[in-house]
This record gives sequence, structure tokens and C-alpha cells, in this order.
Amino acid sequence: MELSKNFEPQEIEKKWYSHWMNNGYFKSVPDAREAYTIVMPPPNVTGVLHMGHCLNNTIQDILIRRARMQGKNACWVPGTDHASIATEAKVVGMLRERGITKSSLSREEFLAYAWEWKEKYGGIILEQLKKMGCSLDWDRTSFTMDPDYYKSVIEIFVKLYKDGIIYRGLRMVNWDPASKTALSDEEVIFKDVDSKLYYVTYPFADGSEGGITVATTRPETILGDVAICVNPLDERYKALVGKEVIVPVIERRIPIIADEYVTSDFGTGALKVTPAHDKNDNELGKKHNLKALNTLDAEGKFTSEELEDDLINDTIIGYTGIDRFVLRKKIVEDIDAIGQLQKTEDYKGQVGTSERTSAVIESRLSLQWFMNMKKFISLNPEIASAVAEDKIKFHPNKAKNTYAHWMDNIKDWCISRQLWWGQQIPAWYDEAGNFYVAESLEALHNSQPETRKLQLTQDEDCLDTWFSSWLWPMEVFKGISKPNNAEVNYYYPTTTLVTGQDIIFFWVARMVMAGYAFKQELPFKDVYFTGMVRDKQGRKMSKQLGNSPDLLGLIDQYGADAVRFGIMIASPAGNDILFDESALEQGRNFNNKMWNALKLVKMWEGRIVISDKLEVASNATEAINIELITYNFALEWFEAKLNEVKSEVNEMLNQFRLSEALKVIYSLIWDDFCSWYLEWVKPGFEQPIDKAVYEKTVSFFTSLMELLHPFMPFVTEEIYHLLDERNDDLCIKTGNDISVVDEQILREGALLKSIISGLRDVRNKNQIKPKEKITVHIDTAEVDIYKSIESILAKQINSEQISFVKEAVAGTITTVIGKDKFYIETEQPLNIAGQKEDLEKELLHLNGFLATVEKKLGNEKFVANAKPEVLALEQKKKADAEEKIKIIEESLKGL
RNA sequence: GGGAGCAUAGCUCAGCUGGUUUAGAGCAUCUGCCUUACAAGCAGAGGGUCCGCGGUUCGAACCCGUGUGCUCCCACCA
Repeated sequence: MELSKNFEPQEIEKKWYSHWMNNGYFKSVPDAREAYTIVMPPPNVTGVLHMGHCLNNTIQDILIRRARMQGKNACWVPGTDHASIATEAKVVGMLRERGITKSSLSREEFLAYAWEWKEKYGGIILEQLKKMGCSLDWDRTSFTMDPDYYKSVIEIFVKLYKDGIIYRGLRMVNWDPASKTALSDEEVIFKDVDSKLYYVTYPFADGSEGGITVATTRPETILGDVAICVNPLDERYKALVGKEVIVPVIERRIPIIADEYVTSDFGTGALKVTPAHDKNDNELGKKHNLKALNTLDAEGKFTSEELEDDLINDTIIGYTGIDRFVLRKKIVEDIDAIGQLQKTEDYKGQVGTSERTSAVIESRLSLQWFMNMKKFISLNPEIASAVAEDKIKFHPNKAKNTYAHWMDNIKDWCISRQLWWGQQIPAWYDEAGNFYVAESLEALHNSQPETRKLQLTQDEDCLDTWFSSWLWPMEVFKGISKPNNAEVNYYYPTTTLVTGQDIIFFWVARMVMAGYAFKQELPFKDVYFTGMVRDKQGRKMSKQLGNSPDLLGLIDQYGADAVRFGIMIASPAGNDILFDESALEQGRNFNNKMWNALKLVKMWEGRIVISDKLEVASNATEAINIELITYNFALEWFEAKLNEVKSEVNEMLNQFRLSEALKVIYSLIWDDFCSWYLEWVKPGFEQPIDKAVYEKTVSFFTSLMELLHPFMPFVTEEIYHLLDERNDDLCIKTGNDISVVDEQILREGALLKSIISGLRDVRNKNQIKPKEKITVHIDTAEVDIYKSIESILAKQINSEQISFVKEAVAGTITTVIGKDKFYIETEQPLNIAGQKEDLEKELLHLNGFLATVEKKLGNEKFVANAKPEVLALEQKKKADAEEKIKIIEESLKGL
């Protein structure tokens, strides 16, 4: 079969993915084997695959494929999250394009559109994961609004309500005016903004001269002011406390009060108090018994509904319906016009924005559902201790602190959202305003028959998305809807969770809570936190910057394996990765390298000769024996190298050091296998190859593919099948065991490599043409070792003859490698000065080195305190250095 | 404002228990090669004040202190 010049991934990827699927390799059912379970962090149904998903899912696939090849029952569960805010926003946007407003639709009509949208677009991201080679058990695909899942969420809500953990209350919440819903604290992102500090004077109500000046960043809330507050110790204002001032524009009389909360050295030391629009002001308001006057509606526009009628004047009526930011400018102008604006200063502040819509958050007084987190955690103390005590291990470990800190400072969780897309809150209101919580209306009627007579309407709101996703690891196995079923008992707790650090609070912490609270068990044993994928310059990837590459385009261009390689090779555990397309090129080149190695091996296929064993025959000629010894050396060396790397890789993967493991495999394949081993055993042009060498080579190559497969599944599966006739697939191959490493042969291999490199360097420096053959005379104490590597050495440095000598050979290039002297015969003119310079440079280095060692050994305290093995090592270093120095000095004399 | 982390070659990073040949890898760079698997390649080379300063130690990239510069998390001083 003719193999293409380069590896061509497209067809091969399609072929193998469907082959794996057709054979059901990714399916998992409980059996006697140990389970290895990963639940995929469910992407939003609105999502398209981006670099973050690519990193995250590549890591999961590596772990799951490795587990599968270790003979474990590997189960990786895919799915999507209904993502209430994000999806509802998309659907509203889609409807707007069709000229439909959400408000013109009933809840049922809107949800019909939403489901339609979900069916159409919701699966795209999962299809894209197939292109990456992700070995997910697709039969288990779940959705956080599947009927059973939905019911489970409701059930948990009712349970927590009955336990007194969920409550309803009027609180200051984070209000997103764009999506007109409350948000949890975690959904608010603070951003630095350049704003202004406006100094506004409130004149005294008694008509006396002057007034009190406050500094505010939010003049648009002035109409809701109910007091001015100063620090009780502030000498400037002490006398004014208790006086009344008049709010500009609205002309309301408000008192000056005192509270330690106010810092005297900020602004003017006087604070305007607006309990309806600021969390702190609200607290202050409660403490001092002040009214909260709301002046902004759900969309952040001015409303005068709560203002006293007799204060409403034409100016205020003119403000009606004006957006808060426009209103800010307008009010400032109006205050300036009446001479009460003292000055304006630039000010750097922070504003909270919505994680989903980026709208600036309003603090707003609102009736919402909350979860009492302190109480919840106190009932399930393992939530905090499991992570602290490493029952759940975080990688990197530092995430533990973040988790602990959040737990210690946890606040109540606002779980209601003013949205329709999501699990509707199972609470019903009667006409008197009482509410009843139950799984369903029917359940309510059954448990409280008297409610049958009431006119009940269900709460319009739905639950925070994370109130459903926290059940993910158990409910994908129906752990809530069908408690203790065989599947959940087998797969839960799951093994490893791979996710971004950014959702440690949103999701990871809450899954731990749910695990202990609802199943009395941890949800996973290890959590691998990935960093963020940034661009080459370290910037976050974002649509605005346009620096987010098109992942599918990259897969088309480089192949999925190359993309997986590229994202993994520069991906230190838990740190951000700087994505650079050149890493993908490296991956593509790596594919080609392996492909070309395959081509070489396949070329040998037709010219295999049999020599039964690679053993030195007593009756064979010396030349043949040397050849055999050489083959033996190469085979044994690579065998040892392979085993060494296998065990390193194993250790690294156990520690989640995936990037390092990949680097080690890359180097094993490219350097040790291709550059060294294959060159060593490669027969001359159109020469035969020994059967045993051929078979060993195929077996090595196979092992390499096995080792690499979790990282680069397609190319390895393809090569696996092209190497030999197979009736199995690499994807599910198990038993790539590690044998004992022969350390001695590894040392000899290292020596051989250093001599080859050293002599090639001599050739380069002396401008010996690649085609020119040289003759090498070696002065060494270890002729035996050289005998076993002689023919490899000769071939690798293009030498026609190697001989062993005991003294300098005249008219040759002299060099020293290790403790051996080499004399090279060449047709090129000798560059004595150059050789001298090199030797002297080496001598200088060795002398410097020797000096440091001698200094150590000359230090009595070192000799007295250092461990014996350290001392012995230093002595060996000294002896070695001295020996080498002697050899170089001798060589220098000979020049 | 509080906390965590980072700083090693041009770039991205290893360096795990302080001692393992006066610091390692990949990429990039330079030199020479179209050598019959591979120029998306081969061979070789150069490149470092381990952020500054101070300390502990027989010995420090590693431990401690301090300064500087970055990054992240938490916290609504209007």
C-alpha cells in the first residue's frame, strides 16, 4: 500500500471516530471492573465550542482514554446546561428579530419558542466535541431540564424549604436591568470604571445661610434621598446633626443624622442616604428607621410611583421613563442650574456588572427566594472538611485556600430569577398573599386538602441555573429521581472533575454541598482546575478583541490530534495557557514525523531476512558478529528507554502532570525512537533487515502508539493498524505494562549518543563534508564497551574505519569526549589553532568546576556535616574532573 | 482594603527532600546539509546576574526577611 507523503488527518479522523462509535467503545455499563467516571461540565446550550472547551475536554478525554486502556470501566457523561439567563436572552433576541416581544407572549408560548430554539441549536456544541475525538458515552447525554432532572430540582427545593434552609424574603438584591432579574453575588463582576464625583449642596430647611455638601457618584438617586449622614465625631458637622436640609429638585425635607459608618475623610464627610438604591444605605436606613423610596423601575428607568405626590413637580414628571445614565446627566445639569452643584471631580471607582449581560447592576429591594448557606453548611460539616482534609483533592492545591475562604465568608444564596426558562419555583400564592410550597399543585392539595378551595397561582419565577447544575454528578445517573439505583451506586462518587477555576464557587463548591447534603458522599475524588486560555500576548480571549480562534477551522487546518497536542503541550497544570498557533504546527509536524517513521518501517516489510536469533555465533565472521552485537545493543537500549519513559509517564499522569507527560512522550518518539533508534537499526539503501529487528521495531512502535494514544487518538489508531494486521483496536487495548529498566544499558546509550554528537560537532567545526568518510582512532580504557557500539558509531559519524590506539596519532584532529581521546583522519586541512582553542575552553571549564569541588572538600564543616553519599559524590566529581583534566592536558601537549 | 500566587534562556515552562558534574527542555535563533522515511526535515552550535538586596546554612534557583514588578481571588468607602 502506498502511503501519502504527509499524514492527512481529515478522512482518517472521520473513519476512526465512526469506527469507535459503531463498536460501542465509549459505552459504559456497570460491571465488575473498577469504574472511572467523569461528568463533563455541561456547556450552555447556547454555546459554541471555544478554546476553553477544547482544553477542558481534551484533558478529560486524555484521562478517560487512559483509564479505559488501564482496563477500568471508563464512563464519560456528556450533556448541556439550560443556562437560564443566557438562553432566555438568546431566545428573546431571536424573537425580537422576528418582531415578537416577550411581553406579548404567555409563559407557555414563550417556552415553546425556547424549546424549539434548544432543539435546533442546543446540540451543536456536542457534535463539535466529536470532531475533537472525545470518547463520551453519548447514550448518557443529559440536559439539566430533562423531565426527571427537572423533578429532582423541584424535589430538592421542597426538601430544603421544609428543612428551613430555603426562605422567601424582601432583601437588597443584585438587579440586572437588562434581563430584569435578580442575580446571586457570584454572578456580579466588578469592573473598574472612570466616573465622577459630584459635590452637591443641600440647603438648610430652616432658611439659614448655607447648607451641607455631599459627594456622590450617583446623583440620579438623589430623588430617593431620605437623610444625610455624618460621622458623630466629625467636628465640622457635630452641631448640624438633627437639623433638616432640602433635597435639590424634589425639595423634600430630610434630617442630618450621625453614624460611625461614615468616614470623615472621604469626599466631604457627609453621605447622602438612599436606602432603596444602595446596600449600605439600606442597612443604615434600617438602623435609623428611614423609609426606602425606590425611584428606578425594573429596567433602570426613572419612576415617581413611590414619591410623595405633593413633592412631584414638572421637572420630576419630565424625568419619567428616562434611563438611569441619561438621568444622571440631566439631574446634574438641573442641579447646576439652581447653583447647588459645587464641583465635579474625576473618580476611579468600581461598578458591579452582570456576568451574563454585562449590564450595570442596581441594588434593588426585592422579594426573592434565598438559601441560608451558613445553616446548610452547619448541617453538613463535611462540605468544608472534605477539601481541607484532602478527601477531595484539588489540583493545583492552592485552590483549596480559595475554597476555604469562600466557605468561611459564605452569604445567603439568592436562588430565584425573574425568568421563564428554567425550573419554575414550586410555590403557590393565595389571594391573601400566603404561599405554599410543594412538589406540585396536586401534591399540595393532597397534603393540605383545605388548599383545594383557594384560588392559587404559581410563583412566576424560576430557579438559578446553578441550583440545578449542582446536582449534575448524581442526577446524570438518576441519583435523586431514582435514589440508590444500580448506576448511581456504581458510578458515584465520580472519579475526577475537570473544570475552570472561575466556577469554583458557582459549581464545584455547590456540587460538594449537594453531594454531602443529598447523598452523604463526596461527588468526586480529584478536581483538576484548568487555567484560562489566553492569546499569545496574555489577553483573555473575547469576541470584542477578535482574538478567539475558530476551533473547527483549526481542526480542519491542522487536524484534531495536532490541536489536542498544541493545547496540551504548553498547558501547565492550573495555570493560564498562552495559546499560540505555532504549537499546533508543532503538533502537525509531530504527526508527520510519526507518519514518516511508519513509511520507513513499511519499506522494510518486503526485505525481511531471517536470522533466527540475534546471538553471536562462534563460527560467524567477526564483521557479522559486530553487526549482531550492534543490533542487540540498539534493541536492548530502546527497550530500556521505553520502559523508563513509560514509568515516568505513568507517575506524571497519576499526578495530573499531563503537559509534562506529553513532552516526555514527544521526545521519546522524536528523539529516541526516530533520531537515534531507527537510525541505528536502519539498513543501508535496499539492504535487507533482520526479521527479529523488524519485529522488535514494530513492537516498539506499537508501544509508543499505545502510550501516546490518550493524547492523540486518531493518528495513533491509524498507525497501529498500518503497522501490522490487527483484529483489535488501540482505543480499547489494555496491558501496556512496564518492565524493569536496565540502567546499565541506558548509561551506555547515553555515552554512545554523546560520542556521536561530539564527533559530529568535530566534523562540523572542521568543515568535513557530510559525504566524506573519516577514519577514527580511539584511545580508551574501555574497549569492550566500544566493541558493542562500534558499528553504530561508525555509521552515525560516517566513518569507514574505527581502530583502537594507545597513543596519539599524528596528523589527525584531536578531541576529547568524556575520558576518551579521539584522533580523526580527514582530507581536510588541519585547524590546530581551532582544536587548541576548543580544548583550552574545555580545560578552563573543568578547572573552574574542579575549584568549586575542591573548595567544598577543603571545608572542614562540609566534610563533617554532609551526608556520606553527598561526600562520596563530591569525591567522585573531583576524581573525574582531575582525570579529564589530565587527558586534555596530554592532548594539548600532542598538538 | 484583605488574601493567594508568580518572577529561571528571546518566548513558554521543568527544576518535587537544599548537595546529582560551576542551571534543563520545547519553541525561536545561528551554521552546515535537498544524506533514498521525513526541508512540516537532518546534523551541530550559541544563548542565563535563576527579579534586586539582606539573612540562615559547610552548601541556596530552592528556606527566611525585605524591596520591586506582574497575575488572580475576595470586599460595593459614597
